[in-house]
Amino acid sequence: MTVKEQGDSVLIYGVEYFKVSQTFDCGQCFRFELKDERTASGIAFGKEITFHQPTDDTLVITPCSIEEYKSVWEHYLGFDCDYSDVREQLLSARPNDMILRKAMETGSGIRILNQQPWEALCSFIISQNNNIPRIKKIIEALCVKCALDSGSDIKSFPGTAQIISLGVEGLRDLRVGFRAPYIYDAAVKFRSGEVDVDSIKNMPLQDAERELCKIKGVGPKVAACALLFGFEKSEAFPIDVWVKRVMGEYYGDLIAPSDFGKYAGLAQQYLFYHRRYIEK
DNA sequence: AGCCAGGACAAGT
DNA sequence: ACTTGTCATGGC
Repeated sequence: MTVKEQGDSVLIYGVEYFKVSQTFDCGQCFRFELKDERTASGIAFGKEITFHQPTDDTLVITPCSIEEYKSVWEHYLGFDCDYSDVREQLLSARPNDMILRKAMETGSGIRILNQQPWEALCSFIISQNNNIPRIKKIIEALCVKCALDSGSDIKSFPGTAQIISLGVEGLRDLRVGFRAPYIYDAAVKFRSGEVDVDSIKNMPLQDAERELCKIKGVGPKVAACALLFGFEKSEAFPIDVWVKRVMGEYYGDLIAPSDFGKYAGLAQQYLFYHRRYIEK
C-alpha cells in the first residue's frame, strides 16, 4: 500500500480485502453511518472522520495527515496487518470447510477494527439482549449527554470518570435499562485499575476473559467482543444468537472456536456477517 | 400486538 | 453442569 497526503486528506492506494460498507456495517462498531455504499462517517479516538472508497483499491481519509494516519488510523483499520496471509492461515486451519470459504467470499471486505478498549467494552455491555439500531441510538445519546456536560464541541466517547459522575440513575435516564449498574461497575473497575487494560492485553485469552468477567454484566460473549474488537485478541470468538445458529445449522455443533486457530475471531466475523446476510 | 435483539444472572433442577 | 425466568426498552 502506498500513502500520500493531498489537501486535508490522506490517500491510500493498493487497498485489499477492505470494503468501507462491510467493515463499518457489520456490527463491530456503533458510531459510524454509511453515507452511501462507499462512504462512512463517524467518530473514533475523539476525532470526526470520514472514510471514502472511490474505487475498491483506494481509500480517502478526511480530515487526516500522514502522521495521524500512521499513529491512529493505520492500526485502527487493521491496515498494518497482511490479510492475504491471515486468510491463508484461516484456510489452512480449515482446509475442507466450504461454509467458511463461502463466508470469506461474501464478507471479503471485512476488517476487524482495533477500537479503544474502554469504548469497545462499554459498547458491548450495552449490546446485550439488544438490537443494533437501538445500541447505536443509546451510545449516541450517551455521547451527546457527556459532550454537553463537559462542554465539549466534539462527541467523544465518554471516559470512565464521566460515566461515574453520571451515576446509575443518570445512565438510566439514557434508557440503558438494566444495563445501567453494569456500565457503572465497568467504569469503576476500569478507573481503579482493578481491571487493567495493558495487563489484559498481555494475558492469554482465557485469563483475559476471566479478568473482564469480574465486571458485573460481563459474561463470555461481551468479554469476547471486547477482547476481539478492543484488546487485539484475534483468537477471541464471540458466540451470539447468530453464530450459535451457524454452528448448529452448518456444523451440527461439532466445532469449537479453537478449531479456527489464531484468527478465529475473523472467522467468526465472516460467519456472523454471512449468516445475517442470508437472512435479508 | 407480539416477538426478538451481537446476554448475564440467579434460582431451580 | 444444564435449563428457565427475569431484567428494560424499543425496532421491526
